[in-house]
Amino acid sequence: MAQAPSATDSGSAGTRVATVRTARYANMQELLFFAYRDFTAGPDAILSEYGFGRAHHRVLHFVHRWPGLTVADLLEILGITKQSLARVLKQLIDAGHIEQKTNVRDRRQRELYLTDEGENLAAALSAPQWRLIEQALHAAGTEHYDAIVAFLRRMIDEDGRLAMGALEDHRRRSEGD
Amino acid sequence: MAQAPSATDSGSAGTRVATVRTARYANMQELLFFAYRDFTAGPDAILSEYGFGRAHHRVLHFVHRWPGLTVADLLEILGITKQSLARVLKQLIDAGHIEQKTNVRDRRQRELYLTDEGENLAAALSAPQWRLIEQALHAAGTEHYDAIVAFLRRMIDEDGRLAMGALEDHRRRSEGD
DNA sequence: TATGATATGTCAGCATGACTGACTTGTTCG
DNA sequence: CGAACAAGTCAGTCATGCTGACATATCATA
Repeated sequence: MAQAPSATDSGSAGTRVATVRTARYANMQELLFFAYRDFTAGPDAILSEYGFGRAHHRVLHFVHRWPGLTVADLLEILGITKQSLARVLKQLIDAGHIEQKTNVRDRRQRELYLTDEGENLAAALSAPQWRLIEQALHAAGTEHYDAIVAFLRRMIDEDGRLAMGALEDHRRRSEGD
Repeated sequence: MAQAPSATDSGSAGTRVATVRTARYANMQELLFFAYRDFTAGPDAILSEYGFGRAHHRVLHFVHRWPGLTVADLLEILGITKQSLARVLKQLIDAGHIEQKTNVRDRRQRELYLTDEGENLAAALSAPQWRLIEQALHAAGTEHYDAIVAFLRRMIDEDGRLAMGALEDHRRRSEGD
């Protein structure tokens, strides 16, 4: 396997090293573009049967993963505006996939939960993505799982990593990991 | 490092294994969502200064990587309709970032090239993405480059992998690899 | 050479999912 | 009591995808 150049390489082979690095980075750009496009293609096809879009998938996904989260939490995770979220959230509630419960300690807050129907839809949407991930992990070699996770995590900015950390903590508490 | 379960695992530890797999896949779903979002955030900020969007970036990227490609090639790579492409392509041509040359062997075809200005913009857009990739590869360990590429490649469907293969062949020929 | 196929360009209209800005309602807390 | 906060809503804009229809120039071939 080829050795990747480090950022501090220099000397007579400097130009050649820069060329290799450039080719790798440009290749990665394309891989990420195509991979993300095909990763979302499976769920998108299911969603269109319900008249939903990718935004609905994201809401279903995060409410599934973080039961009881508030609208404000969701806005922060998704990085969209309240008005953008309101539309898709209302459609999901009207369709019976999500229900809201008033927080008993602070009655201003609405906790979001998936209904049974919502859980079923969320599972159906995840299925094609999990198949892809399973295939891809197998192709990469499952022993590289941690490296792949480290790669993707470092692509996420500081705020996003913090949000994911909070999500993991919440899941551990609520699922008794 | 933990071993990933295979799809054929069974027996008394089956439930535990399925739980580990489920957690990994759900984690990957989120990582891909956040990583792609932040990966596109850098270029998006630059593009908005020009009144361009992500679609313009994709066109600039592929014309840079595949100089002389035709409109039909671009449609196939991007997987969008002629009408959708026409809008952004026209804006890029009008703004002087892309120029068209009639193919001398088949005067129906228009070959697409970046102008110097287009090359500069394409390079500026790639810079933040390359920084992220460099950081991420370093965090993952550069020795895992091939595994990460294998992972991403296998996420892409058959057609997409063929398109990328054609792109690589073309680049090798035109850059004398 | 006439005809059909191909590559490109264009018009008109539609849907989704982002955005900004302004405002209301209900609730909490100092 | 009043400010701050969580959520909901109205009105309008923009980017980027889509369908369908049609025009033009060029090529290939019967």
